[in-house]
Amino acid sequence: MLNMEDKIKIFKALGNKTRFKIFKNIFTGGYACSIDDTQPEDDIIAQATCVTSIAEQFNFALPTISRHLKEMKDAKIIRMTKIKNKIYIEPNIETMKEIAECFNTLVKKYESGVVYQYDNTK
Amino acid sequence: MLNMEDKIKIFKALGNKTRFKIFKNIFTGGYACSIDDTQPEDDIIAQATCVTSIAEQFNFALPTISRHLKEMKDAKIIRMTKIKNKIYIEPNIETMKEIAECFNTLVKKYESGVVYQYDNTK
DNA sequence: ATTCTATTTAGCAAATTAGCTAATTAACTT
DNA sequence: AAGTTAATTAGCTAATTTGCTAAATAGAAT
Repeated sequence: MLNMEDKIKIFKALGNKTRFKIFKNIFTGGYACSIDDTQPEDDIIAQATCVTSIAEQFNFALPTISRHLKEMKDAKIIRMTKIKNKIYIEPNIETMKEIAECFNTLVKKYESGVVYQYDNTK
Repeated sequence: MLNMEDKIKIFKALGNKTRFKIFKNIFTGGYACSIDDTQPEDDIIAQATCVTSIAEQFNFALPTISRHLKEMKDAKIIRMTKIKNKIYIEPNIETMKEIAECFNTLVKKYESGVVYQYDNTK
């Protein structure tokens, strides 16, 4: 369960253009990066990419992207798994589910008419 | 429809403790603030509050809260309506619906198995 | 017309963030 | 064990953010 601090961290992580683009790319899958380049059909992690291949998509130095990824990992919106000497990056779907649930609950509350909204068109 | 810049603005607005708390209070309804104090049953806007009453909940100066609210309004997560000389603040549910939809789509995409997730437990 | 209430704007200081390069660490390959 | 590849850490600067107080504006009430 995400507490307030967790949620703030998530929104902060997504509230920056560079990180949002990284997030978008990781989640919409702009990459293909296998564990074993000689056998790409084996053990491929769709979406999951290494730091370098993500950095290549941006006009920023590698350490800059590395720091952004660390922040996203700390916010639990991505997971980073070291395999051999590469780090594979993938979406953290559990967190996304929780965030989705938060907004759904919020909307549902208003849909159910619990709260009256002011009509500022009149 | 929210474009990328819109979404980043929304997440930035929510990625700060003070603003998140304001948001939380506005959305979960910690206030009751009528247009006409002598007739609270008439024209009451549930949830909607004025800047001062929100500021009272925080240990920050009024202009600080005012600036935070402006940022939240610019991000379209709240609406501010001037009535007489007070400004009433209320959640912007349309935006919340759109954000909820974004996360739902994201989650659905993964639920439907379009993307394989790496099992880092093995 | 003056005063009061509600809010914003301006201008400032401190803290944080986001970028960089250079150096370091970790792990594989030869 | 030396070299190569992948990524992080350290230390720096510039830009942005977040707070403040004082002053200004807008509207209502006296």
